[in-house]
Amino acid sequence: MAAPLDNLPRKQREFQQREQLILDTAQGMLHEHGYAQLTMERIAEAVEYSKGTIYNHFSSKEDLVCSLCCRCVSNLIELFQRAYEYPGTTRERFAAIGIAYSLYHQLNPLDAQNIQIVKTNAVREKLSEEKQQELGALEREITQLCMNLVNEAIEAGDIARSENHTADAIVFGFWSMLYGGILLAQSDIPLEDLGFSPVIMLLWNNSQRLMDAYDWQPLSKTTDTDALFKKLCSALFAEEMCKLTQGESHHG
Amino acid sequence: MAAPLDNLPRKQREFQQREQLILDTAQGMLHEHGYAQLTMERIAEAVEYSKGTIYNHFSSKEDLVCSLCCRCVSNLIELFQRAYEYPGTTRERFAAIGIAYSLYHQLNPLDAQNIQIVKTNAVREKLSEEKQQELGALEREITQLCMNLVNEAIEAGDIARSENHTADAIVFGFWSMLYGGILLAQSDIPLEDLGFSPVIMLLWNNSQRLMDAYDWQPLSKTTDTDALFKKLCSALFAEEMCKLTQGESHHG
DNA sequence: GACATTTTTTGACGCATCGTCATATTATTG
DNA sequence: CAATAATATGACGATGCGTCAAAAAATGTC
Repeated sequence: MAAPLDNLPRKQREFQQREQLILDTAQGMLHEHGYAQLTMERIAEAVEYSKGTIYNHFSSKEDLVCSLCCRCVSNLIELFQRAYEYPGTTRERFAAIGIAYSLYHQLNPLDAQNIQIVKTNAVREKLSEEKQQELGALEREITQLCMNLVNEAIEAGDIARSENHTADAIVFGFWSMLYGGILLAQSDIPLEDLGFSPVIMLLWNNSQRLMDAYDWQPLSKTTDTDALFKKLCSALFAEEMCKLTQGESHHG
Repeated sequence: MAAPLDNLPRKQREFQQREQLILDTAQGMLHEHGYAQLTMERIAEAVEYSKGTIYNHFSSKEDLVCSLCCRCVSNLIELFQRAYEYPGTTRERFAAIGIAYSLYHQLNPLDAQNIQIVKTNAVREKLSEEKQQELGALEREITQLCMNLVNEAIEAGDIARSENHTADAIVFGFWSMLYGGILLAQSDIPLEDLGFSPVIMLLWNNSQRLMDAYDWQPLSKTTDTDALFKKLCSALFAEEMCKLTQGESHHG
């Protein structure tokens, strides 16, 4: 994703490097102290440039936060791509996308908050046309990736053709379930008060159910879904799973 | 829900009335001009009181917006209650809750944005302990209502008992699907670019599928779900449906 | 190396908004 | 009607965004 910043005039290279420095710093501050504490002044101080220089890179605070959001979506796309390219059935590959999604948010819960902030109208309103385009392009890219896979499945006959089984309806169904699940788990209704099982497995189970409901072959009856989950995780996301279990041991 | 404000000392009655006035005004301004344009100064001006008086009612801007959010959730609870009390099968009643949810958000899309803003950490951080409690209580109330119905269904044997079929997992599944669907439809990934069918029907279909996946009797095979949708709508939400179609004719 | 020109950086400033609090206003009571 | 309590007010301090003229640094020319 990152542009090939070698071979560029030195000036531009420095510019890009500084941009990354600013973003890294801002992300760190955001994660550590929250959105309310994130000010342009403080960022400038932290990177040892002045406020004016920051505004040289980002036309507003919102634009800066949106840039962070773009990086998050890019990371997510990278994971999705990996799932997409898995050599298995369309159902396995789509399931893997679901894992990628859960996993990313489990690993980077603070990024999810970040994304949520940018989705807020109060912030969107203030974005520059450019940043809006940039984010929009990424959102379209990631949606398209899912759509492509579902269309593949329909064309291959893995999903029965039906008027209700359009690719967009199906993607909408899964996406909303995962998205809602993540948000719900994060900050919403206090389900964890009720002794809740790990969100990632809940979402996996519900996804499998929904796939069955769409008659997406091969059905879960004929599959050991627990084994499939483990197989996909270790084949595609070994590194991420590792980080996840490490992270948990810190909390426990 | 609203306290019986007759029979109270005149002073307190006036206080409560003014509080409602402020909230109504703020909601209007929020809907009309967006969150960014909503300032305490402007609210004060609009209600013809001073800023200090507003702060007499709400300890911060965030608290005020959260109060709006509480009213929204209360309204939603009222709709849910209606669905809960419908004299039908547990499945029908739960389906009706789903309709209530979609319908509310379809009718009050701006309320949904409002709720979203309050869910943002940037805002939550600044809420007073009291308001957090107040919102939390409402959220628990509405969750509990759903849980109760699902538990009823499990006890009545409408949902097969299984280790994966705990009430919280089931509520989580539906809630996340609906919640995610609403948010997605609202401001998110540009699915509507792809020629999208009405969200409310998508969610209805997906909910029915998910219920089938949980083996929630009577299954959709044995039911005319389109007819059921219409029946529930006219029995419970005639008034709301009316508003909805009116609203649409304005846009068309 | 000295000077001119372009580019980049800087931080003081203007502006908007939040939330406070001493003062002014209104209501209540003896 | 005066004394006292309750309430409303808006000027004020603080914070943070975004701008821009001036300073500093980099680049180019002789």
